[in-house]
Amino acid sequence: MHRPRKEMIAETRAKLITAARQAFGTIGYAEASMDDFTASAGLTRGALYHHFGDKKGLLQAVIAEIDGEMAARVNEVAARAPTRWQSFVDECTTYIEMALEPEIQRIMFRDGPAVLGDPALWPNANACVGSMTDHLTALQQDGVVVTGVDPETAARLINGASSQAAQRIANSNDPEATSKTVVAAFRQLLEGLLKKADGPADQRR
Amino acid sequence: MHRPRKEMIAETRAKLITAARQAFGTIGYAEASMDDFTASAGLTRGALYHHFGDKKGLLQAVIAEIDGEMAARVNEVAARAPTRWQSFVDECTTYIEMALEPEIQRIMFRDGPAVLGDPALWPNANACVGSMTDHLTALQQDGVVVTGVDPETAARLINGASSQAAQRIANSNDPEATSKTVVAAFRQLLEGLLKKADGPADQRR
DNA sequence: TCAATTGGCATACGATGCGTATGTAAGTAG
DNA sequence: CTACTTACATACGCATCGTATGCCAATTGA
Repeated sequence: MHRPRKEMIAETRAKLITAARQAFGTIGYAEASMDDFTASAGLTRGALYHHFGDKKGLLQAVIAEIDGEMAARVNEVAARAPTRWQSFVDECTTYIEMALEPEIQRIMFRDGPAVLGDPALWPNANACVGSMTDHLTALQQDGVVVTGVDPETAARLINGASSQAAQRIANSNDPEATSKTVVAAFRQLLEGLLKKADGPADQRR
Repeated sequence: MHRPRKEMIAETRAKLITAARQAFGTIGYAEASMDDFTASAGLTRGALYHHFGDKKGLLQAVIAEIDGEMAARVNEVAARAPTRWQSFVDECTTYIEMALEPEIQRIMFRDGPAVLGDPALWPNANACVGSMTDHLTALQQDGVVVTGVDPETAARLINGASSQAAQRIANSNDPEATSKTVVAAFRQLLEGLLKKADGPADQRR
């Protein structure tokens, strides 16, 4: 049998990723000692270097995992909206909600870009942007969104705004109230993508 | 006389800031060895710790300096626009242009937030956002921009979008062309802030 | 079943970089 | 002129990283 063997290996990989994710998400990448969090997983740095090459490699793996989860959540939300535009807006707000979680904010929006560079160049991450891009493309074909804007570009810009939105809410001393004003401003910006009213654009809401 | 004395001190501070700015802007904060770049300024870490407390303190000083320069540039551009809205748009595009510079992008948008946290909480930085906020407030009073959006919030969101815009341009293999599409999409988003010229009926649900 | 070998992971080592404690020389005040 | 402060350098200990090496279990082939 070589099943048990493979399973053990996958398990150690998973344990390392989980431990690193915990450490990166709380104290941050730079402050996370490899000795410490590998030990918390019952392992040593030896395992880490064997599987991931270095600390950055482990961060990439953590990011890939989180990105997968984010994409799943976004798709789930988008799937149960009545219209495409609504689906798109829900997608964006879900994105903001996720960016509110400290772990995601820290790893995906702060330490990640600082250590690995522009997220747009990450090989296995930001499936969310892909989803948003698809929605925008479809909305253009539906005549809801203005043509002339590149969907992926728009998705990236919205992405950046979302990140700021989340930070503003997260650092507020009254998150409830702040959330309302921030989401309102955010939606107002999105309106800029809509074709000017008075066509068959009633669908959009 | 204590003039020469004070001047020498200010000079060492300036030399440290300049050397650090160079190092942070090129190889990045984490990779910049304090021994190395203090030596490149003809000093040692002793001077650094004396004046700035620690590496983070020096980064703060560097950021404050850059922020001052950015604010100056933005104000200069904004001052010579015919209308307020145009002034605002110019301000934003100038912001994008500045974010294109590797040094600014690296220090202000990547390493800075990663090391010091949310820029909105920086004590002595982001004068640009303040300027944009003022413009938005005035534009609301002019009846150009929709009321109901918080100006500072909007400024922050735009800020985030600008940062993404700059990264997209900077990492493109055809920056000229990319710049056009990115700025186009960016302006389209800004349109969302404008009051609709004609009738009612365009309020959100 | 029993070598032989591979691969997963731990241990040991050297190097680098940070922060602090201490030293020193120049300037300042009484 | 003496005592004190200030600006900066030097010296030390500690943590952390990457690599080189070692060991043991699991797999493979006969």
